[in-house]
Amino acid sequence: MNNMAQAKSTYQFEDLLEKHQLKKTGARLRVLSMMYAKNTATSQPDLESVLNDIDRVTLYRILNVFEEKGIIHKVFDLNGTANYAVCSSGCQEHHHHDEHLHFNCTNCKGVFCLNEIKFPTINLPAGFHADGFTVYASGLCAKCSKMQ
Amino acid sequence: MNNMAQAKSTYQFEDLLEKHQLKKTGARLRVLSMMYAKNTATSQPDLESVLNDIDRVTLYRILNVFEEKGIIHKVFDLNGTANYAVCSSGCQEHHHHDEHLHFNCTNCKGVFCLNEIKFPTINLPAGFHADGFTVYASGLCAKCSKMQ
DNA sequence: TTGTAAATGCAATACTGTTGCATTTGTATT
DNA sequence: AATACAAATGCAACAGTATTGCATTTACAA
Repeated sequence: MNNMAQAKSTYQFEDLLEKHQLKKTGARLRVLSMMYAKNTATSQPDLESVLNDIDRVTLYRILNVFEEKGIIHKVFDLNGTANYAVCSSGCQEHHHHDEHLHFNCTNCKGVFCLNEIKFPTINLPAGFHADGFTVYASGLCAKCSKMQ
Repeated sequence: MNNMAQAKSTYQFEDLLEKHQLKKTGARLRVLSMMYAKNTATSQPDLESVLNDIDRVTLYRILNVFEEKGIIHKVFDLNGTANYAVCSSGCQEHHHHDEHLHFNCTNCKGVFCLNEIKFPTINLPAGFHADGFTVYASGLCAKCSKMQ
């Protein structure tokens, strides 16, 4: 959950791209370093404003290919805005293990991926077959709770 | 969960609007009858294509006011598309009890609100305070499971 | 160093959602 | 039933989000 646990050097980002047969371009390295530096998911608007010299279309394509490769996952917040977060090590190509809890802070709008939370299996009505669960919680994050 | 349980006549829709101090207009009655006729949430594009003679802006405003009044609730599917569903009787104005399970069928794209599913309380990390939970499951619905 | 496929940037387009304003409509009141 | 007024609708315009095609540039393997 903390930044240090995910901190990576440029070399490690390059390795990551190589591992997924992706060319090491400046734009991709910057997207990776921005997302790894945070412990929350990054919204599409945030990505765009910080990486504003990267073409918007390029950004979409980078995010899409990262998602396909299982490097990041997309999560919609409670307003339907796309947010992107680095996948935990359990994620694999085309099959994300994003069955963790997504916490939406109603104050700072942060989206936290709480990987450590395990939630129990949920029984579905007859006939329904689930291949994945995602739990969204909304409320105040640790930081915003203190300030209230 | 079945249609009959929610089936209503035009008179009942009129009562519903009156109860919430909303004028009984043709557009509103048609939106209500469309949503009550289904056992899945209705996507924004579906609403628009079926009710194509109602202005798009009017539709947004109707959906917004219905949501504010607690008549319907909005749920984003796993693609970030807005879907609308009739609230269960537990919903109240400005305070939805939409803590039920939303099931996304990956085949028919249907969004099912499984009100009868109760999921256990989930413990959050220290400092986080949740005021609401939503659980999304994706997979095959009962109908699509049979066809595979 | 060079050739080539991949990646990027740009233009154009479609979809989603919002705001302001003029017109129409529902309904409470006389 | 007629009227008066607020609410609801339709239209135009606009902003944000996402996709596609194509020309150019870049990464990297030979």
